[in-house]
Amino acid sequence: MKTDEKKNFFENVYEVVRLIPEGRVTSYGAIAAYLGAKRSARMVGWAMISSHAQHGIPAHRVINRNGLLTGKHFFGAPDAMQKLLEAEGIVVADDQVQDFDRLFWDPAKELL
DNA sequence: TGTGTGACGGGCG
DNA sequence: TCGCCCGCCACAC
Repeated sequence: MKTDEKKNFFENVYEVVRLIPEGRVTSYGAIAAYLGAKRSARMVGWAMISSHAQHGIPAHRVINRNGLLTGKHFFGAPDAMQKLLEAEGIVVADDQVQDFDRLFWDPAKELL
């Protein structure tokens, strides 16, 4: 990708998230693992917060490995994230993505 | 400069 | 099977 990928961990996260197909979702750990820092899944979530100000970053497609919309609160509205997902055909119930394993998009495999 | 926290994940009891 | 603890890195106080 970039020659300075190690220097910009967050920017790397943005790039991967940006590549997530519409109607698909992934987990923080999957992105972190793809970046070679599976232990630092938290940092991915942190990058998401920063990406909040960025446009073109479908942060709503990035959720935890439970398939739970843990960061919905950061979208301004409690149902904004869910609405965005439903708009892409993703079924969400009780802040939880249905068929998460089926909609799961692994960058390490799909983006390989 | 040091301590604590955080949109997580995996391991252990 | 459920619950608790540790790790990892960046940022705020």
